[in-house]
Amino acid sequence: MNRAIEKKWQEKWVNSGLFDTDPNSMEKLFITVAFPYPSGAMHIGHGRTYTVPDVYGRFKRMQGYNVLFPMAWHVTGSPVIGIAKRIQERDKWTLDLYEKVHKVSKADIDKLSNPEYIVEYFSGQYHDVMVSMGYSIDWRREFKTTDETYKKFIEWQIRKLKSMSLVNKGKHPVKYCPKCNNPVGDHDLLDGESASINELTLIKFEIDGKFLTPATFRPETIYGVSNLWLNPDVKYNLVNSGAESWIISEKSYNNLSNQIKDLKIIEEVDPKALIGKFVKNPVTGENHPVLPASFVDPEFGTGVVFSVPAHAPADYIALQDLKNNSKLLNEYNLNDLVDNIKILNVITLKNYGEIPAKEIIEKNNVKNQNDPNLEEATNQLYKIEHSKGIINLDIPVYGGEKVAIARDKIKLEMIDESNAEIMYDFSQHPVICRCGANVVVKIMDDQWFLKYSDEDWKVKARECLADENIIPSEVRTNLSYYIGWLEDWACSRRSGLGTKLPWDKQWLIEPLSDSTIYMAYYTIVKYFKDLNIGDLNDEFFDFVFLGKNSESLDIKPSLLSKIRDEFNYWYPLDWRLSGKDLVGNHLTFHMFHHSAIFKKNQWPKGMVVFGMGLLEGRKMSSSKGNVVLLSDAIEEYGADVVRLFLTSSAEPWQDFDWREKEVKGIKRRLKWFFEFSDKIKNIKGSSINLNDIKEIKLEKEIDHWLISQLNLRLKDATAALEVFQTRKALQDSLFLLKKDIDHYLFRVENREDESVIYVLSTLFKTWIKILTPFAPHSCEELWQNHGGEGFISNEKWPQYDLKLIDEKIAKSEEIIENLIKDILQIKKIIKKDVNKIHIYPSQDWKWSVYEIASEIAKPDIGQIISRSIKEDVTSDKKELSQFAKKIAKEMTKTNYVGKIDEIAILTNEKEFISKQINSKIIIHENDSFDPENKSKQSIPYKPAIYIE
RNA sequence: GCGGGGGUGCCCGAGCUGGUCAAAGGGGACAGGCUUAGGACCUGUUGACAUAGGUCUACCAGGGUUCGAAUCCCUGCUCCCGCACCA
Repeated sequence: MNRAIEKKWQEKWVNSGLFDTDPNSMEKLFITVAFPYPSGAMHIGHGRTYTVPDVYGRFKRMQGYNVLFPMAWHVTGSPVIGIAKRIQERDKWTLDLYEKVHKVSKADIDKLSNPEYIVEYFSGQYHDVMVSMGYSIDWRREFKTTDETYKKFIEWQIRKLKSMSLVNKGKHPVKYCPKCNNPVGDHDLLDGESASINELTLIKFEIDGKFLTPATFRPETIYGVSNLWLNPDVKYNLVNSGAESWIISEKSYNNLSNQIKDLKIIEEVDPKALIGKFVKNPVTGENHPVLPASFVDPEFGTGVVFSVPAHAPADYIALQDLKNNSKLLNEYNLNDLVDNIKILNVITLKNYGEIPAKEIIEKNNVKNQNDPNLEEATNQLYKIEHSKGIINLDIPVYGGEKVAIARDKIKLEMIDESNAEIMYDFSQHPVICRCGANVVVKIMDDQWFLKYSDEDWKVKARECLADENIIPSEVRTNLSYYIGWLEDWACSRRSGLGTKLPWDKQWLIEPLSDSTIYMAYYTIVKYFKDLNIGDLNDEFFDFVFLGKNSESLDIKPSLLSKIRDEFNYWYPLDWRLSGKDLVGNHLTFHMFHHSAIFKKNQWPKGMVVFGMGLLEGRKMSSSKGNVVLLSDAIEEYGADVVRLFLTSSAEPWQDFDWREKEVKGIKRRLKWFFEFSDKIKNIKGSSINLNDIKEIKLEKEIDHWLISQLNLRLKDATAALEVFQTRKALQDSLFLLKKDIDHYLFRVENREDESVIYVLSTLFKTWIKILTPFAPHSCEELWQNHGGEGFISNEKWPQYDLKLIDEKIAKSEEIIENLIKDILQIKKIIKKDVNKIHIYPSQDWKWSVYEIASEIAKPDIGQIISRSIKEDVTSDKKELSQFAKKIAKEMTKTNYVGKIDEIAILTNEKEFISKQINSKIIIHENDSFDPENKSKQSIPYKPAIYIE
């Protein structure tokens, strides 16, 4: 097989429009794969994703389905904007990546500074590579998500959802880069990728008409406050929030000002001047002193902390540190204040006393407030108090309640009375944008959201999931989890490529939100070239997809109904294939949107989720340069080899590992298959013609055996393919079947009779059809070279014949193989000269006992003996009992398929056996010659052996 | 933390609705055949022991259920993946 032959067939397929699919009277099958975002070259990891549906589609086409397999390009979004910018800035790393990994020519690389060109360039390349992989795609339906017609479709979708109140304006905290002026995702970060956004309660403690505003995870501890902490070594500012004045750290302003409207800096405040003064607790009304502590982080929260020494290890130890620091105490004149501090218990915890913080500090051996163990101690206590703690009975109103419940109530009460506000901060610092700036938490308040939090919508999405086939099945739990977990999803963006929000044009529709129901668009896109863009209004889509009124549409009614009929023909989508990284978003959104927009009978019917690709055992990654481009792989090995490797080395949902040695193994295997017909030719003396196979009545067991194996392999492969088990299908139909053929050829060596030719030709004719979905180019070529008419891609998938799958024949073959093995083994052990070998097949009565044993189906020796006696299988009871013991053990190791005429098969294969063991053999029908009394040892399927 | 999935022979991996499992298949290694040689191809070996087809030890560790466990149950250890405004 060479590339020229593959190209020849690819051209023939395209020119004949073989895979262009329109509605017809056959049963339809509609499969899609997540369309690619073409921001780089296609590598073998991508290759697997598209090869699996192609194999499945080709298989189903051969089974007589009308299969639609379309492809499009998801080009909306922002990554290419960043890439283009970096190219423009001549960023060395990016240029290298695109020249060396994505192999963009020097001539083209500069043009990549235009984001539109990037997607244009790579989608063109994707298209070409997909063609050269031989994918059976209906290219008439190819589109980009920036096409004007697609935008019309997206506008319709988003308006539809808005009309159902599933799109709302809302508030949401996001990671935000003030320098880029944009929300940022984790992949946009240089540092702090794993930081999450946490909610804090900012509580106002009055001081001289102003407020100190510590922020806390644990608002319930407001009842246990002993003092406030300020860090005397950091800068603080007085800021105005509405009518109030707050004192917060200078560094926290950056974050907080993105959350609280019109937060204005008034002046700097000296923390040292506040130390020793008193603040008023807004809930208890008590006064607490302000004290100095070095552990207070100016970047976290507001840079102000309230101290709950009973429950916060840091507070407790800071208090101890202060007590031991006479210099500090004297500097601020705090001796009396500190002596008067009372430690108050708020939370009761089983197995802990009044001051759990103290206990946990001792347990973790924390020495001072700068000890690294402090964090661990804090985490331990926070967790246990949240899950197991009860509010102290002395606390008014909330006493006796669980902490987890009281916390929210106390927070809400304080907010209600304007004593507190919500703020957000990261779980860790720093969080740094790719541009180098510090990222903050910003509350976006003019954002548009898809209301995935809506309970009714979740119910529908779950219903959609319940009716779907999910492969592999464990993903169902995942999907269900995500449906529950999804909150409102911000569906508008400031930058990137995409469709504008029709009612608020300053926003673009977020690129995951525009790729949820696009499968519907495939079904009708080919008509758009005949329509005006103005025709594609909401009424048009309402009619085509939902069957609503079409009176005012200015489109020929016959065309209009043809479009609607086509949609109705293809929908619902039968299978959606996608990488497992998309489970939590694309695939879940897909169910949400379908269930909201379409009628129930048009909801998707199945999903297949893929694993990832490894390269020589390491994770594949373009950015790390650890990839093999699909185009290079095709050049080096040929498309069929690549297809076979990608589908045979792992099941679709497992990770596959591209190992060059193993790819070469596949190449050898394909070559063997491709040259198989030459072997037949050599035996026959002339080429096979598939239309002219001379049928022969088979007489030899081994001929039946191969036909039986063929049918068995075909049966197993067909069943496997039905559920996307490409690996198992190939294991059966390529690897194991090849082994069967090897074995057969070995057994029939030197036989050149017509049965061999018939058996091999019949097998060949079926075999090339089974492998057509996997290696279509090779199979087309073989088909054509051996008299096949038209495309083999159009041939019917072969039918297996259950009657030809014969367990007894398989068993007979096994008997012969095992006998040879056993004799060789014995010869090896006894190490003496061998004259003749005597073989004693099992006596009839032993078969009867085995039959009885297999009916009992348990190694129950007593029962086997008693039933054998009852049925009078033999008169020699002593031998019977010995044999029963043996058979009881043996039967757990073999599969009983019924009585086999061992004498006949051994006699037939006498010559072969004799040749294999290199000794003369004698088959005895009785024990008239049995000097060592070996014949007693025979067991059904295991004749006795005596070596002379 | 929450959710999901794993740990099998030199390596990758199948098996895991309990007995046909010393455990498929591939890769690697070794031996033999073929070949001018190499490659390719074919056959065999690749846990240990064994002068009769056997025995022992094995599927992360420990315990249990069973006539019987890689497969079922419990406990522990350990590895991988996802957790959002991003394709």
